Amino acid sequence: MDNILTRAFYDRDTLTVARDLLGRDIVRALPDGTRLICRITETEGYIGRMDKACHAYGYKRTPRTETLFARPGTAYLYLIYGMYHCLNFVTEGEGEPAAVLIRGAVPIENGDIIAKNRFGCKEKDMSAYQKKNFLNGPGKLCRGLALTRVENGVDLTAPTGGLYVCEGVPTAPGQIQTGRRIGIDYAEEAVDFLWRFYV
DNA sequence: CTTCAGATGCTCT
DNA sequence: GAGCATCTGAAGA
Repeated sequence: MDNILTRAFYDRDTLTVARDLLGRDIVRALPDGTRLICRITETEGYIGRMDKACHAYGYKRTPRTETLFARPGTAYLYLIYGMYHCLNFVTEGEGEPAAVLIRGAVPIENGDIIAKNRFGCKEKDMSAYQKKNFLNGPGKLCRGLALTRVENGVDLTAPTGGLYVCEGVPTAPGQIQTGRRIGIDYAEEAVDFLWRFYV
C-alpha cells in the first residue's frame, strides 16, 4: 500500500505541486469500502493572488471560494455548467487562495466500477470503456470517481474523508508537457499563462 | 477530421 | 439575469 501524500507536499508553490502531482494516485474510498484508484495525467494551476482565471482572484472571498482559503491538502469541488463537477487540491499556504485542478487521469484499480459510474449501466456505452481513456476531462473524472460538492472541504492527507492521494509513480520532468489552460478565455492576460501540465 | 448547439443549475451582481 | 475551470451527439467538410 502506497504512502499518503502529506500536507507538506501541498504546501508549496502551486505550479511545483501541479507538476509533481502527475503520476500520483487518487484514491476514492466509497462508503461501502470499495477503493477506486486512478493516476493523474493532467493538471492546471490556479493562483488567486494574480490569476484572473482563479475563482478567488484578488483574494475574493465568497461562499464558494471559502474552501480555497483553507489549509493546503484540502479538496475544493464545485459545480460547473449546471451539471459537472471539478476536483481541485488546495495548495500554497493557508490564507493563500490557490489550487491545482485535476483535468485527467487513467484508471488503476477497480476500473470497471469507475466505468460504470462514468457511463451508467447502458450497455452500448460500455464499449467506450475499451478505449481506456474515459477520464480525460475534469467533469468525466468526477463522474467516474462519484465526486460531488459533498466532498468539498475534505482533508486529502487523511484516509477518513474518503478521498486522498498516494505517492504513485512521479513523472520524470522530461516527460512533462506544458500548455495554456482550457476554458478560461475570459481571463485576459492569464489565458497565456502556461499553467497546464500533462504527460 | 472539424465545428456547433444544447443540456442544466448554481453563483455572484 | 448573465455567465460559467464541461461534455455529448449531430452535422458538415
